[in-house]
Amino acid sequence: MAGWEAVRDEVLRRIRARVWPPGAVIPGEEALAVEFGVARATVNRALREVAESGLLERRRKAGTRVAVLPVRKATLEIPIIRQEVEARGERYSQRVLAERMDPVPLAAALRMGLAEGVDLLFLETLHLAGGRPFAHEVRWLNPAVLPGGELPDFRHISANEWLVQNVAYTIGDIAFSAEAASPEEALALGIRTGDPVFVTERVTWSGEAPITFVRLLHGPGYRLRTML
Amino acid sequence: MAGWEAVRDEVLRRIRARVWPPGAVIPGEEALAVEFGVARATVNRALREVAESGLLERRRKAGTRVAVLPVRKATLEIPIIRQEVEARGERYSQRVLAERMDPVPLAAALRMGLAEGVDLLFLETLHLAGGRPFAHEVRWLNPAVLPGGELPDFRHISANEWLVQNVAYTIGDIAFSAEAASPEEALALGIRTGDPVFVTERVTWSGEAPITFVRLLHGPGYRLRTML
DNA sequence: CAGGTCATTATGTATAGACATAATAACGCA
DNA sequence: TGCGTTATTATGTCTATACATAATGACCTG
Repeated sequence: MAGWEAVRDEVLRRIRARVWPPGAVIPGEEALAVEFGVARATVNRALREVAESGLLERRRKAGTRVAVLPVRKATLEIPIIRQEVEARGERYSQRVLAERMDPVPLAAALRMGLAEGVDLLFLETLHLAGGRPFAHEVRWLNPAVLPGGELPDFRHISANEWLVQNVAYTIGDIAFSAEAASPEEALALGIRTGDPVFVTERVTWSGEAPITFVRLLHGPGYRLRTML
Repeated sequence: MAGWEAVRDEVLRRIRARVWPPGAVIPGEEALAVEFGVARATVNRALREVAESGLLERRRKAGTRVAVLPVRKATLEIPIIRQEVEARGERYSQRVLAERMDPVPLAAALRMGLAEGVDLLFLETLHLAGGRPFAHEVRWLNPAVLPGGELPDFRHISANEWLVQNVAYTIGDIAFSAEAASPEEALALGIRTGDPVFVTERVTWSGEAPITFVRLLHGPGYRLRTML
């Protein structure tokens, strides 16, 4: 046995085979290091990875135990829409439907932690894949946090892509839901009013300042996929 | 500066402040170790974490560069439904609507990589929060991979919870989508036919063998939340 | 100049040893 | 018995050093 990946695999095997049943305390790092013939740091690396996936719980002094009700963790990759479309082998394009400074409505203000009525840049965009509607985007953008105060021409670069390249935000939160399309949304996406749409809402922050709130709608047939 | 977290934070700051602009190659681990006054292993740990979040790209010999179009990664935590309900402060209960051996239909067979018509255990369950419908679950379970061939009474423990405790599966994939509720689904969830439902479909495997395919429906108002 | 070979280089990983930290368990005192 | 203090212990992290590995780029050859 050599390498932390081999140690990790053996640990996973023992958990799956119930050699170490749920709730049981497993041997300490030192003991495992001796058993596997590796250094403690190697065992540590392996156990840390498994713990991050949720299958082990580690606490100082208490030791490492197999999780009783492991909370499974999946990693979602959130690509830029252009990349998502091009990965399907379709041509990406976009149409800016609206672009203006506007007092932020209550719902968006709450999510961004701003006062209602503050003036933000409002952007409404339709993303197309091979000329057909792919997603409808509504976005409020906080101009206060923009570098240099310069804004690009959003008809040539999508807001998302520009932000990702120009404002390296680090935190945010996302929520997904299913809703019925409003008449305006249905019209933009070329579907019927009331059709189910997949909604992604995202708020991103740069440090303390909110950057943007996006509401992204995907029409019927859209699937968000990930691996466990 | 001491500790890999401090190094990581400083690296993030430099990326955000564009000291290291997108696409730029950053100094090597050795140089950073000298600059920060830590060992190379500490820098390595910090850079590895940042790279995992998608903001840096590392390649042997080529060095480490700031990602031009970082693919943002979010971690989804997938709890057991009972925990999800109880975390909202509501009482969890469930009703088993159907439980029988049944030839697997084509759609489910394809996802599980099985031949159509193989006999699987079919389970239909309604999950309730405070007595009100919370989610509707349809599941095919492969009896071949069950430990000892013993099955529990699914009226007392949910299939998900039992599986998590008794079959430590390690891989699978998940897809989310928005669909219109069928008449049967609407009836079970107490909503109207055609109302948008949030659909989670999950396939899990234990090594090579498929364990289960679940289709989980949440009615209007459900939000799946995560952090960036 | 094309194509294959090899040296170079930055990251990837392993190791032994050390100290830090948090949490438990043992202890002692009122 | 109950409670605060202390010792113990397993994990968490850091260091210095070494070797492995992959990928680049230079070199050599036909």
